[in-house]
Amino acid sequence: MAVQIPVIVVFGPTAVGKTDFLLHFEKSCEIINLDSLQVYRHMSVGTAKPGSDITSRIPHHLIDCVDPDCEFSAGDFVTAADRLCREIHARGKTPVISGGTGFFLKNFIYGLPKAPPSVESIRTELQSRLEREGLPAMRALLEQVDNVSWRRIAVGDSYRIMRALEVYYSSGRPLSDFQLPDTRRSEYRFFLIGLIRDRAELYSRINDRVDMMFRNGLVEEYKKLRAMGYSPDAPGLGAIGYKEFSLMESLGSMTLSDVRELIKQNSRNYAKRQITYFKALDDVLWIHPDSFDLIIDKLAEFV
RNA sequence: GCCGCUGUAGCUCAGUCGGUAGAGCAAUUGACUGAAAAUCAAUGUGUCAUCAGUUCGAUUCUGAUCGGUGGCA
Repeated sequence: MAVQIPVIVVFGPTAVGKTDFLLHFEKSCEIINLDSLQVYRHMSVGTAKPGSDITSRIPHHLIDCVDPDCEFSAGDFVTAADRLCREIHARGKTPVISGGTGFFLKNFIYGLPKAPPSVESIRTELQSRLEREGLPAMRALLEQVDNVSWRRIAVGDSYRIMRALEVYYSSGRPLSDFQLPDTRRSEYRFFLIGLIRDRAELYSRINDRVDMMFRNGLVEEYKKLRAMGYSPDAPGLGAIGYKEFSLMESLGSMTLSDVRELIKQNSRNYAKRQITYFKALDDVLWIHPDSFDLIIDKLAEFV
């Protein structure tokens, strides 16, 4: 068997302090971004991208690599991260995957499911059917073509109902036919570090950081994206920190201060979901971001 | 100062023709099959402003007090 590439993974909820923590890896590592929205160009303030002061000290990958109107899926991430891990390892350095998108991480650790990727044309067609006929009709359709998924997916979960239908219509097979990988991929050795803080402390950091984003020109960044021609439907503009401005545009009754509070709220809710997702991962070393010293020995042993 | 409206969950508010109350949001917990900063699911919470009166029984009716708010001065 070929040698396993050692991979360090640093994850945690938004605003927990990942970027500062990564400076500890300065000497012999390169960072692979695990954030589904930091991949987008022209979106820096709202996604809390590391600045050039950081990226000049440690090489960062998968940042600023696609335009805001392009999709970047879990599959795209795994493919790109695989290539980068090999390259970084060949350079004699250790890849450090870091970010907050748990779904991408799970797909990287266990491998992609065998189900086919999303097909744009089929999805848009199903989407327009959903708008015409409503969710209950789509669910009834799913009951016919994939009874197993129909029972598993919650009644109101439009996202998953649509995805299951999409798989059926693009492959001719029900989603539930495709097996889900349940063991870690053999080409890597993982060292999983989960960063965690007291909830109240995390929420207050989130609030402060949103205020900071406004001071750093979040409003201008959004306006610039719109002026460049990106619509609120673009995948990138669905991000927290941007979609709230789109809502203000369409509602008219919101003030900038409402937008700011909504971004804080959405970020807090998101952080909670991230924590829940990460807690379900096995074999994680959980530490406070200020406690790097506690893991120095274990890291040395790993690498 | 006078007249009116008002005080119910952390917030915004329903409601009880008198039998101690419920929505949304928040919060907490969870799910997650190539869109995931997405999409869902479950679960609490209350001196019904205070004091007195009527009543078998008052958060509900009456009075006073204390807040809030709008109008007239």
